[in-house]
Amino acid sequence: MERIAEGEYAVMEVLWDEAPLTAADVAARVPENKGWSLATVKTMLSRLLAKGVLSHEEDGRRYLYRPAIRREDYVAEESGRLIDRMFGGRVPALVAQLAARDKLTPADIAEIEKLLKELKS
Amino acid sequence: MERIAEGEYAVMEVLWDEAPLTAADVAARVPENKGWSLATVKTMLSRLLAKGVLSHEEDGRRYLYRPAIRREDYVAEESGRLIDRMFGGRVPALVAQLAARDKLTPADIAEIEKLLKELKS
DNA sequence: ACAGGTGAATTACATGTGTAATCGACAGGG
DNA sequence: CCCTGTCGATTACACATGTAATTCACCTGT
Repeated sequence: MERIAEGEYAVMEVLWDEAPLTAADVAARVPENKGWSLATVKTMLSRLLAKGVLSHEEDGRRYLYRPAIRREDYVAEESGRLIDRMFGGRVPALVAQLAARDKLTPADIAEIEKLLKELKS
Repeated sequence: MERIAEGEYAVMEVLWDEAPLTAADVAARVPENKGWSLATVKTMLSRLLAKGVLSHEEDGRRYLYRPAIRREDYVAEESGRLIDRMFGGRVPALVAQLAARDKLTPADIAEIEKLLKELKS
């Protein structure tokens, strides 16, 4: 699966949330804090098409875009990549990291424990 | 803190593991599967210096390079960034992801549970 | 004293990315 | 039927990155 750049990822998020959409619709839904023009969004859509992570169907003179890969798959790949690079592939090392940095609230801890307990059953 | 590119990160890893080192030493320690020439490694060292994540001291005609940022800090920042982007900042969502993908061995689960239990005390 | 090796600095060049502007086709309103 | 707005496609351009080669200075052995 092709890598998706950070900016492009924001476009994918829009389409994972709702699809199919026209280029204009995507632009309207991209977080405003990006400050992208419609032209910029169109460039990203083209590049994502070229990467094969989007598909489009014609709708008259326009295209309707939709994701060609599943969000979970992409997210799994990216997080796996990070865990491999930074934690030698060891998930517990990541969790230890987060713990050491106080990134885990008591609620997080409870939730994770619940998840793990269910996993074992 | 400046972003570090993936290739550059491999150089940082070498220096986090052992420092200070000369450029030649770094090149010798970079994983061979990268297939980098000495020149390439020197380019990376310069860029990392420019980014302020390395420092160097003169040793006669050569430089000795050493990290100027701590590995934990960088790793924390990068993993935080990924968790924010892909999981809305929710660590349990990440763990759920890993679980759904069978990325957690029973040993991992046990280890994480132990970590969490200690956290609560 | 000079040649060759070695160091950093400078330059190179293709590709990816962020961020558009412009172009040419076409459709719909007057 | 023509103007104007809207589409996607093409082009633009600067900066980052991967991957070096080249240059210039200096040290060391003959």
